[in-house]
Amino acid sequence: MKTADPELMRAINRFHVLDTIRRFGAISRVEIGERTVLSATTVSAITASLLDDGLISTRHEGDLRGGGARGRPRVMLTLNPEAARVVGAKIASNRLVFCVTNFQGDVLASLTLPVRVDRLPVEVIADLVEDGVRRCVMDAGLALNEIKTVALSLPGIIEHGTGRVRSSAIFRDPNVSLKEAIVKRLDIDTIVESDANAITMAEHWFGRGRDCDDFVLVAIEESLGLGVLHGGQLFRGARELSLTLGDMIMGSDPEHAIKLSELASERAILDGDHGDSRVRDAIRLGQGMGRVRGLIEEGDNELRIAAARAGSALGIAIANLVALFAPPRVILVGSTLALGDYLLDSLRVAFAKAIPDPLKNVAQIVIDEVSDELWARGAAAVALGELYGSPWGTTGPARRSTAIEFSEK
Amino acid sequence: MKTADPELMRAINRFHVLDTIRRFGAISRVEIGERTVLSATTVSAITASLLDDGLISTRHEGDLRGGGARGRPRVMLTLNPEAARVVGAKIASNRLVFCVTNFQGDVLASLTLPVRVDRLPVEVIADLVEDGVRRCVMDAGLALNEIKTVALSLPGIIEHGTGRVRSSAIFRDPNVSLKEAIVKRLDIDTIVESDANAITMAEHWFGRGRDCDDFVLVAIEESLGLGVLHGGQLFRGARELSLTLGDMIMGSDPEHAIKLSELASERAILDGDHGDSRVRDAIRLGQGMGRVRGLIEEGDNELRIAAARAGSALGIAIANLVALFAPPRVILVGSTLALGDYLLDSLRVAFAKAIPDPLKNVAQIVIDEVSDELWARGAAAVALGELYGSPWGTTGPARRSTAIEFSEK
DNA sequence: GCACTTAATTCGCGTCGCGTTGTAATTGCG
DNA sequence: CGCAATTACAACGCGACGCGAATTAAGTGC
Repeated sequence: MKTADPELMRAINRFHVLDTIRRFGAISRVEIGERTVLSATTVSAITASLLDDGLISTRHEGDLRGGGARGRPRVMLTLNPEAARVVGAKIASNRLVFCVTNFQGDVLASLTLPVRVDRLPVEVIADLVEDGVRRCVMDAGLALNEIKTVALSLPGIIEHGTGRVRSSAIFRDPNVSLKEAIVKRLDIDTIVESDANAITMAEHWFGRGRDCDDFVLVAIEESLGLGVLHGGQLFRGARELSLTLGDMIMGSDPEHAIKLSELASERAILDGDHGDSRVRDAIRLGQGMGRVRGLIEEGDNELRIAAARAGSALGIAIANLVALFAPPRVILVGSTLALGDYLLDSLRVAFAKAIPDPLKNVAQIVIDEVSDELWARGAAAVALGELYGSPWGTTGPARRSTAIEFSEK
Repeated sequence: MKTADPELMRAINRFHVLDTIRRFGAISRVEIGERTVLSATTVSAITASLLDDGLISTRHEGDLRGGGARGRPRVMLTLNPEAARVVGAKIASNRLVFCVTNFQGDVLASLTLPVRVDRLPVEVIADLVEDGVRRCVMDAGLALNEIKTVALSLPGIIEHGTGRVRSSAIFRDPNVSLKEAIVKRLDIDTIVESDANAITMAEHWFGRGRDCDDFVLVAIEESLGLGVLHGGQLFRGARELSLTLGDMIMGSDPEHAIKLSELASERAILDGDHGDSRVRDAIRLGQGMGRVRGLIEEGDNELRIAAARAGSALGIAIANLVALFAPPRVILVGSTLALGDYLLDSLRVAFAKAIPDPLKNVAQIVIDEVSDELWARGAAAVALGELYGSPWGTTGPARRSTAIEFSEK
């Protein structure tokens, strides 16, 4: 455990203040004090230091206290957008999405490269990422050395600390250090994160999880991702591993075990319909599910059934998550949601049927259709979160290793 | 978030020191300093305060530095066993287990009441618990007013803060406040906790999780319990709800959905063999699984298959937990383990088959056959942990409520 | 008996958060 | 226009904390 000293105390409160300014935008010192339950004195001291460091700036307008604004007007504080810039990226099998954001997470430039990186060698992917980053940074009118951090997100199992990709649908080889490959090319601090964790941060900072420090997020795309926010922090497993949902086995019999990803991933839904070249092309373009929806509406019964089956499996999986994590909220995101009610109807039914009675009112299910850019922005948020100096140190080297063994008493 | 002030800082370090003394027994101030990474000064100050409060005591022996012990001898510090006493209890369907422990968790007296409380009204159960507590306290040579806290553990979904039992195989009625019922009778601080959380704490304090601040525990008894330790703290869900494993749905099709508890609970294994009165009696006595093992060895093929099926389902469920939580360790406990390899063989096979390759070496699986008393002791440990003044406040009122709803963008 | 070694305490310093006091910047009203 | 009222913020002093250095305590070895 981290030992508590005055330095940590200050780090915590400083982060708390900075985070409050981020969340509530232009905000006065008094209000920060109210929200953080810190004294005006302390807030003044911390904000002075933040101003000194150039992380925030003052604005002498926007004081919107109701009615007669008597007394000395409040000085509003905002993040200094120019305090830092980061690049966030989403690496998916058929596209790369980049965005450059400023210190408060505003997108300065974004770029989508519709390239199929699926199963390419790591070095090639890294080259593509390098190009994308360079170009997106240029689009934002910046130079590479003005970028503090690059955060990459991709599906799979990622070791956050080391930036190692344990496995990913995108990479042929397991256990590649994407972080190293990028640092070698760009010489910028690089974070590698699971895409589910990235979109989890995005929902927490910009989306449907803004008001909530504890929720579970299910990302339904080509892969099925899981992000867990606990106490405002991403939940990480051993060695800071990211979590996965697609590997959840649906079935009790090992002989007939079937993974959720084989039921509810986009490929699973499309299986059997590969022949249709319109769908194939649409998938290449990342529009697969919208296209599938169209086909269902035109009467493709096979796809309709596949979508419903995926929804059922997801509904059950989500009920399982509620039983296992008891989260106050579950947020659903991902391109597969484009199927709309063809997916969601059966999802709702299956969830309602699967959720045990006493857990019925525990979790609020929220469905959020988000843009690709938000995923990249989420990766940027991960990077910014660390720049803000989160005092709990989510970063760091992997911890002691453990080997599997069946040891008995 | 909790705001950081000097008081919190001191609370954290004080807890850290106290916890170190608990974990390592007789320990000198120097060593505490090394382990906590606190300065000798700070350790001295904190230990002085702990001595002053009577929580620890000194011992001028046991300095076992290797070889020539030169210099001023170390004064060893230990918990003061008499600083507090608590009662821990395990409430199971066919027995009540109580233990009185001192401040360091040593069992002063224990008591097993082989009564079937299954489906009895709450008030009756509370009466039985009252009797058990009173008698066990008397057995320990203590008076009731010397007991600081009573901690009850039982299977089901428990709201830790309020002491409300949302649902339990034991209670007929849902949503009963067991805490209130007990406080009314004993007028002692009462904690109600899921039995899985209790045994999780027991493993962390006394068992196979001593060296580990992060692990997942699966309790396989009549009910299937789940405990998650994260950063040395019990993971709690919304409203401080306990987690459940038995409600995990094994299957992708809502029509054929089957809960893990219907495959791997003791009742599920015994199903179809109810006719055998020897088994029925054995179950009454809480020896069900040992008896079942005997029957299997005598050639009961039906039971052998049921056990294997349960093992398979559990192996899959555990693989799912590893994917979802990525814990460095999974500890298996519970009376069903008495089936031995009739359960574990298929469990191992199913786990190995279900666990995705990249997660193979993440979690160490540990099987621990524990006594009933340890469960009760775990409940006591939950109580003691709060007495130690864990600064993160696991106790407290339930937080804001949330209703289920499907809201979309 | 004296040097040596190590443990534990004491002392002084710097930092933190907080309450109080003082100052700055505005409105309201005569 | 001027002055009181009001409100935001900064400055000062207090007490608590943790830490490093110096000091005291309590042994061993010769």
